Amino acid sequence: MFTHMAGSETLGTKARIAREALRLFVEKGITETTVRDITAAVGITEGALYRHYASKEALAWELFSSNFVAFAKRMEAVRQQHDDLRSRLETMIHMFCAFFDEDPVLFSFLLLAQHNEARKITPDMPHPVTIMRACIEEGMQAGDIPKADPDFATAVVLGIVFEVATFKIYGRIQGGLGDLAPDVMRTCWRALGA
Amino acid sequence: MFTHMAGSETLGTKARIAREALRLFVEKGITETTVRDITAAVGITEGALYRHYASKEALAWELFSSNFVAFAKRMEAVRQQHDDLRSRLETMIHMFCAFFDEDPVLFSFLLLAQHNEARKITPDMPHPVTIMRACIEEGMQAGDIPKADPDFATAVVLGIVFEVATFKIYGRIQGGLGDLAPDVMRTCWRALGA
Amino acid sequence: MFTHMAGSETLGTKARIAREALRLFVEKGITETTVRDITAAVGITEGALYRHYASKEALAWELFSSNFVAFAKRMEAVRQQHDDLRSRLETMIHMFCAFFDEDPVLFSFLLLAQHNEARKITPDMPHPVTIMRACIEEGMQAGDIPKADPDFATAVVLGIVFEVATFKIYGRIQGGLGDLAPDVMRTCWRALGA
Amino acid sequence: MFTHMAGSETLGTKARIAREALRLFVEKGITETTVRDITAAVGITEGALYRHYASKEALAWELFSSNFVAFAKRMEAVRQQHDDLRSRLETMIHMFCAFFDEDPVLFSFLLLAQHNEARKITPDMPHPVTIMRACIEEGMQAGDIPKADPDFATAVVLGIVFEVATFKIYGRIQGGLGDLAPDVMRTCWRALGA
DNA sequence: GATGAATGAGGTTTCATTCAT
DNA sequence: TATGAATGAAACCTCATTCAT
Repeated sequence: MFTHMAGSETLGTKARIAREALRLFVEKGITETTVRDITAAVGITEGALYRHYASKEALAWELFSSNFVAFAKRMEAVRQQHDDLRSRLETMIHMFCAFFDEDPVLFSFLLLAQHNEARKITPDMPHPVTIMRACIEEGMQAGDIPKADPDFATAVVLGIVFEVATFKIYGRIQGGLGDLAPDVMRTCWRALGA
Repeated sequence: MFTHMAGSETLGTKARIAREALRLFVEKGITETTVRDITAAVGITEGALYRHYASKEALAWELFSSNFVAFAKRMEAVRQQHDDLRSRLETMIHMFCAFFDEDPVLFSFLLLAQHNEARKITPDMPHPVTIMRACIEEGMQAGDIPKADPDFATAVVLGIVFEVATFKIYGRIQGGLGDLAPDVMRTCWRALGA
Repeated sequence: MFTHMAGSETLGTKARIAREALRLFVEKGITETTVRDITAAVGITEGALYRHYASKEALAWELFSSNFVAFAKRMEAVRQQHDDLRSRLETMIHMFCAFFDEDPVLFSFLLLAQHNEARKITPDMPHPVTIMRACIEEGMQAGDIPKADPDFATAVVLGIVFEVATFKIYGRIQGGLGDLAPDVMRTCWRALGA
Repeated sequence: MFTHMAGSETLGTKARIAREALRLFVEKGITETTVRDITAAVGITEGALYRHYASKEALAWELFSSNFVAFAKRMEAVRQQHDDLRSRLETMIHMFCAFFDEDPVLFSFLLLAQHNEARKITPDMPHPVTIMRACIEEGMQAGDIPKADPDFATAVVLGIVFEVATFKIYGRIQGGLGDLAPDVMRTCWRALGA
């Protein structure tokens, strides 16, 4: 079988649930979003959701974890493809910004949901914090930046990136984040004392 | 800071509700915390809470807004007492860190609740972001730091501070934040390009 | 007994539904067994069940009534073929025990479902209790056993048989029921005061 | 505080829930009885039930287990107070019959619910079957009745008693069970071969 | 101020059943 | 015959809130 259409109009029900749930979770929060909210937005009955997701919680977790892991994997791929901290950081930051511009709803969801879902994250899952920390520690070892507490430095870099994104979400910063990527990179680099 | 009460034994019921609610809101989230959770922790019945707060929502908002405003006012006081960005920033960062060390639960609550309660904040309420932005803009005007987008710079400074606090909350950073205040300041200063 | 099918491999879908439903009804109870449980066990989808049975209720009733009636008819046949209570009872008890050993799941189902399905049984359906009662009453008339309340005596005989089967189901009695048939008969006969 | 009234009109809410639930469980079965059925019968809202019982399942289990254990304890008390099987059995059978006549709904519930709730019974709970079996085994040892398989004999005695009760429930036997107690005893005693 | 029972709205979830393919 | 997605009713349960005592 093949579907006759290719456009975004014809996403499968599961994908439409995912898209609307993501949007509503960001708008109202996970707990404040009801199953009825989601299914009404999709245009199905409440029961239909359960053919695709075992529960609302499972839906939120699948949405979070799959994208969270995918995000971490893209970071890890960058780490594999580059040797020095500067090019790693530069590529990652551009990636963050491009990701945000491409799918701001998804980025916001990951940013906001991380605290709710944090305790469900298992140590075997690739984690952006761990990957960034590894890059920074290796950068310190290699002399790319001055030696310091790698955890502190990781917080600094991620704090800059995430808060800029947050400001963008709240409309305090205009324009695409992609345009700001060089500024973010420069700022991080300075903050790291290089 | 000081309270009017001498020992924790003599906190009034209202204060005990506030303290337990704060703790539970941080641990589980506001929506996930039930009135029963709170009153059980305090050791009273559910109905008794309504002698002191009009609703759960009112409780959360009172907890958030009063502390949020107090926090902003302390920032504003620092701004009044100092003329240049460097000393303003240094004092504020030390204040943040001391505040965190003094009452990590309250600090965490403000950090996490800001997104939930954000849309209830009215423009006439003093706001940390606004105050920090004013300091930075004035610092740029005065030549304390290079001219740049003040919103971006505000995001950078707050991002560094908040993410370091977040790392501390998650146990990724050890020790008191007070000890890190000079590092945070130095990092922010470098990030601002001064 | 014989079925028209050769091996269990070649059971039709309807028969496979019946078999799995029977097993699940005994394991979990009728209400607690879902259509999905049954169809998953058979390896078909939920909709497919409705090609063979009008509803879950109809399935349970068909399973119960057909076997219940068949069981009663076999009892009635025994009654026709024998004249005195002793040989009637002896044959019936052996039949019960053989039936249990042959298909314990079906026997259990009839035992357990009798209470649920009881109110659907119409007076025109042959009923084990009625048949046993007739045998006993005739036995009393004929002087095979002392005269007494035939309903009471029927309860006694059936109680002995059914509870021994129940003990077997719960694993309190080991071995095949067939081996116990003479004991059951002897006990019933004594209980009837003969 | 004390209540002003003593009659059955003024049972507490929890007791009224228990009474109506018991009745409905017997009439319709546990699964078929809804929380709404119960609370409507009591005259409260559905939510109110949950102040008294954690769940419908917990209600059914509390109803079953407490009465089941109480019943077993009364049997055990009889065993303690009598030495020989005949007087033990006689007293127990009278107790069963009196219990039935006093509270037929409760007796029926225990009889019917035993299969549903069976798997929740833990080995440390006193159990009528175990107690009866002990009496019978001791009676065999003491020579009160001929030696035989004690499990089989237990099934026989309990089968007679329970099926007579079942016949009474279904209206196949008229009058009070108390009047039948001597008949039941005589029949059991004969069945045991004494 | 506090209690404890109750409400009532609304939430999540289940499940027998239907139907276009 | 079978599938698989969907429906829709109804189930269980939660919880902020109220109120007589």
